[in-house]
Amino acid sequence: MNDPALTASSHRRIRQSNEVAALRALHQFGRLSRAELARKLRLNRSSSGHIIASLTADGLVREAIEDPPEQSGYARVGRPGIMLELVPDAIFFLGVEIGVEHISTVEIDLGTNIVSTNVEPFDGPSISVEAAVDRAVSLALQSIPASKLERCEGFGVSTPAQMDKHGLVRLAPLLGWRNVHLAELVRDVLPLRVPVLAENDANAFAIGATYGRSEAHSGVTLFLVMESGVGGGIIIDGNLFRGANGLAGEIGHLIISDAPGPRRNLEQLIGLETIMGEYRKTSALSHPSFGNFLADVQDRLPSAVSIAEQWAKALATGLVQACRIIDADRIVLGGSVAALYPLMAARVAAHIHAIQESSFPFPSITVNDEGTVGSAFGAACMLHQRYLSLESQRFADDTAEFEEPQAAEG
Amino acid sequence: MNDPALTASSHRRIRQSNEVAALRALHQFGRLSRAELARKLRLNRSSSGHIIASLTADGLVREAIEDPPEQSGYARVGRPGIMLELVPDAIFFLGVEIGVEHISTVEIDLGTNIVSTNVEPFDGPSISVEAAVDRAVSLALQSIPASKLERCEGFGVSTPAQMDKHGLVRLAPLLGWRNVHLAELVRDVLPLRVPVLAENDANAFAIGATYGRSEAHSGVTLFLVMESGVGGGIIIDGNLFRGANGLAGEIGHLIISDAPGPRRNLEQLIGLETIMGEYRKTSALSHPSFGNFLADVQDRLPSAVSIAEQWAKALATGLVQACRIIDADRIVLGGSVAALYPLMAARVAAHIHAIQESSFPFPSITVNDEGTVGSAFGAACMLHQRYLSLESQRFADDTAEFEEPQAAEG
DNA sequence: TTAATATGTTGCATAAAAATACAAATGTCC
DNA sequence: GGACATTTGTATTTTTATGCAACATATTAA
Repeated sequence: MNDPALTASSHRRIRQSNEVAALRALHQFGRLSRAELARKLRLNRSSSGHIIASLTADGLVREAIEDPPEQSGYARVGRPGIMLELVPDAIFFLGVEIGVEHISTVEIDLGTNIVSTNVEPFDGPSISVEAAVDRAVSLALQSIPASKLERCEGFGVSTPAQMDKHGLVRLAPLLGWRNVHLAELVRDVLPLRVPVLAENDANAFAIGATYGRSEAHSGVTLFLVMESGVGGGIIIDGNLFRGANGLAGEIGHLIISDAPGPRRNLEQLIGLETIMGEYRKTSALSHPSFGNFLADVQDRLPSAVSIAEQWAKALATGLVQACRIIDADRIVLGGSVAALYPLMAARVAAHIHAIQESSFPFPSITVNDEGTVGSAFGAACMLHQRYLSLESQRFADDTAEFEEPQAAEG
Repeated sequence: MNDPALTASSHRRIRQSNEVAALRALHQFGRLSRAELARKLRLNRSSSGHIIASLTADGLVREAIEDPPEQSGYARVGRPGIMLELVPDAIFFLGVEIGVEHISTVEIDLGTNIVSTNVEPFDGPSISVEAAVDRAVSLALQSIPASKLERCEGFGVSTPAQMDKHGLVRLAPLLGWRNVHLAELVRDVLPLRVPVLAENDANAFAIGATYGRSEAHSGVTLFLVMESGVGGGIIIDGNLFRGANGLAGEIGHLIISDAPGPRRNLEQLIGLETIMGEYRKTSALSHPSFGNFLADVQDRLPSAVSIAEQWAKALATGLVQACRIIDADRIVLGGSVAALYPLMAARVAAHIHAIQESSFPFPSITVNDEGTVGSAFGAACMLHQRYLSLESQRFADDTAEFEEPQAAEG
């Protein structure tokens, strides 16, 4: 309700904000001494010491035992600093992806390392929301011993749905859901009182692929997930840009009417289904796989190359259109179809140059080669990001429950 | 260089941040009492009093003399607060637009009221950058008495150019500029030491049209300027979203290839030149104006209506494409061609519904009816916005010049 | 061994907000 | 009209986090 940019900073908030800044710096840069931290945060060495003492007392930071033996050659004069690091297993976060054909879960630690993953086949459309949530939560918790559970600090859910920022699903056509409060359902089922966030799967994937990467920390990254469907997400200065309805970056629904015939959207031109549909018409195999298609493209089989060429042209058109609007720094391609890009990079570039005016800059394109748990990982990262912010549960005022009604009253 | 999100808050910074928050609240909500301000900023009444005392001493805030006599019926119990307001003429900001055919200048006060404007014909392409800057600066200063000059706190320039956030123009095809540091040139000519910002004209227009409007304070607004050319800008949560190269929102270069024939971009389909080119073919008048065209559309003259219908369809297509990517809350149309929209609103809506899937929400469309100085006004607003932020010159540390080398040293 | 340099820690000063208390100004209720 | 509740603004004290200065410590350079 209240504009966060307007809210003032009290004494407690200063310390909170500085603790958060310290945790973020340790996450982003790895090991730092107290003095290095003080310089990065532009505060006094002694203040840095106080903040570290407080974080150490909370068990989130420790002095690194393993002293890396003076790696590079040039020796620095003066007393060497004591390196500090996050305590990775101080706390952990869980992320689940409720997909159409599978449920994946990921556990990450305070260093955003993947601790464990689970994947289970699943028939989304035939199962109710409540049952899906049950399955997802129990799969995520199955390998966590009860004693560890209290160290969980957040639970994220990703799913192919259009939802608001509170986790209220407006519509999930692939799963047959409509107007269900997904985050609320998860909170009810979860035997923990931790923050729960829900996000669209492509958006979550985009967060996971960029989170903690210093190059994505500033600038605009457009992320594309190409599977049967084509989703997308936009990361601005390291934060997800959702748009008004969480649909920002949903580039799959761009209309590309270059080809003759009926109006088609980008998803229908570059999605896995279209490629495989075309490929099946020409392949000699009875049950050709996408791997077979890639091999044929690599072998320059004309029929496969022709399909790939169409794909490259449609992709180029879509990316140019998107960049005319958001002017991205970087484009990252993900999903299984992204494996086709390295084979066609030159053709995509040629089409881009043919389409757009030469005076316009164009971002670099890279391929994300994360495993199949990218979206669940991203959902977990969202809670890591929240923990390393002023909204962290660590700062939940114990008097907050009494203050809340006062605020409503005023 | 250093991530602002990582920098810590010292004592001076807290007070600065709270003063800024207070100024912004007074700008956004108008008159407030100390107690109301304390609630909005979530700080103690006494702290609010201290901050106001400090701002009053600086001459930026005063107690409102005119007590509006209990406007609405319901009387509130308790001692009434003393209303506070910004002192409008405490300081002022200047904005200039260097256009292709004219130069406009605007003076705004601390309340973002327009104090005065100047417009002068100008032949952009035939004049050098340096001469253009000279003309713009002297036009802006001509009506400011010397005694008032020291109260100027910022100077903004807008121009049809692709430029980075520091005001370095990469390319301005309409003016024939390339790789000139516009902001630097203005700083050199200006007989004042005030912050100078330069921005693309469409971006500046977008800021001016949304700045201070509470509805644009959160959410995503897509702004379109339709003149001979078609430019655009995107405002996210009240801040301009520039993209990687300041080209975000430049929707005029979207490719709309729905129509048969050569590939055309949106600018070529909905710009003033196209409309008038078509209209001249059918009009009985020897020198028809855009006003004649509007009148003919209103009178349902078939030839004019047909042109307008093509325009509506192209506009709808462009807006749908843009919203598939940025998922806007609001669309605002500006520029002289925007006057056509109210006559065609129903047709545009019909085309939008025909093009996009029904499950997608679509933002509201409104027309901006600011005068011709919108872009210069926006440029001035940029400096108002900067003044009401932590980058304000008010907080320029007098020791900063000595601290800077230390920072570089460390 | 001495000097130079950088780190971590300690005690004290300072700034700014919170908490508290109280006078002032208004409406309500009798 | 008067007692009372309610809200505002301000003066005083308390709390808290940072800045500053001093010092012991650990290392390299000479």
